[in-house]
Amino acid sequence: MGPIIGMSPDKKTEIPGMQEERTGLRGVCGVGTLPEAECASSPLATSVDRTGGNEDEELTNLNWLHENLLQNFTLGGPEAQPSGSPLFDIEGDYGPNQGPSSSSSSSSHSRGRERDSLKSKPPFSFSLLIYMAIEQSPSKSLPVKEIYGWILEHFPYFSNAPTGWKNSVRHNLSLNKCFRKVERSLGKASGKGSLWCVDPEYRPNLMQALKKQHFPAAHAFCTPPASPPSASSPPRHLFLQGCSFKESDIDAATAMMLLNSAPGHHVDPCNSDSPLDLSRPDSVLVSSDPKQDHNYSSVALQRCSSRSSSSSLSSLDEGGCDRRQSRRAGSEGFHSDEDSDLWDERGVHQTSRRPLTVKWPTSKRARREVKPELDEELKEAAGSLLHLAGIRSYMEGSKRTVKSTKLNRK
DNA sequence: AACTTTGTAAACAGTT
DNA sequence: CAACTGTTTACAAAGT
Repeated sequence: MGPIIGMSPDKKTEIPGMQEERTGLRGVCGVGTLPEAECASSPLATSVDRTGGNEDEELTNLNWLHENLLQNFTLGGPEAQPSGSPLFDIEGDYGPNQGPSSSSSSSSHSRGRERDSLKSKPPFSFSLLIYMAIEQSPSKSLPVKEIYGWILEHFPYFSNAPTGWKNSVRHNLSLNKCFRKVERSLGKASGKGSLWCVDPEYRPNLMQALKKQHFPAAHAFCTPPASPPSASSPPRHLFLQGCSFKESDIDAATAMMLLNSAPGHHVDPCNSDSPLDLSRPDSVLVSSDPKQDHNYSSVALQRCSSRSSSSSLSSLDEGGCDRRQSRRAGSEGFHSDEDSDLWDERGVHQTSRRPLTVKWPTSKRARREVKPELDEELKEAAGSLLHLAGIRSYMEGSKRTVKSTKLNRK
């Protein structure tokens, strides 16, 4: 995220009453008949204390991850356990009533940092914020207003920011090919605007972007889980490269975010009939080509994105979205070398209102070369989440691999 | 240095 | 009519 200039607290903060029940694993992604988005955000107990503190010094600090996003994830959900579940079991950091790092540092200092972090700008691009918001919604689709709400709820920084960020959100939604507009269901009294969802084809890339934007900061002090989850003692919290997830909060989106982060694994939450199809190791892989660090897209952007010709069409534009043609190619569109492959392998354009079902690119070649350590960590984390989601079979092999890897490390 | 990505601002049209 | 939504253009900053 670039610098935010002129972000003086001023305007109203329109936080709509958007409380939502996190409804677990299934997302409804029927295109064109999307239900009214149940709500973007969970009633998180994000206590916002916006007094004092440095603004941006911890943008990439782990504190931010802990105290803003991750804690929100952890605390989120109506079934969030009030006690007895330390936030960072694995790391042994702190419990919910103790405040961060009570064991190692003074609580006042931690509180101060928390205040700071709450005021800090999230180290996520708007694309990722939107992505997270949408992914955390039960229906995997949200109207912009609820995207606002989710962001506000999880990133209190924006509650004091002028409304320009909303413009940025809309701008991103509109221009970013990762996001697709779907009509609200006709029968329902519709509010303004449409629902927005994540294009499944771009999800892996978004997840990688999230991972890359999210984990590096956490990587400094994170460690892989001490041991793979077992049926006898499943971890109540997962610590994935600095991320703590409470068991009760893990939903399909989260699991799939992580699962998809694992190389070779892609699960599309929108395929509600088979939300976790783990039998497709040949699914979308995300390139780790350094050149693609900022390129989220996976499909058909390459061909359309000559920056000079801002009106060139992407396949999405042509087939899937009611996007206007003249996107600013190269800016919000995300590019990938895989695009042409996927396109060629499919050989067809997605027709209008491409259903949000799994489309398994029949990739023949490995699209990703991953550092073995990261690979194993991701697999392990994904396995943990899936284990908690009641899905275990697939990751057994991964767990074995992890075990052997750890033994080797020792 | 050129290019890309991202954020921001603004204008505008359409919708509610 | 105001507010909201969605699109587009333009520009700047930072990163690659």
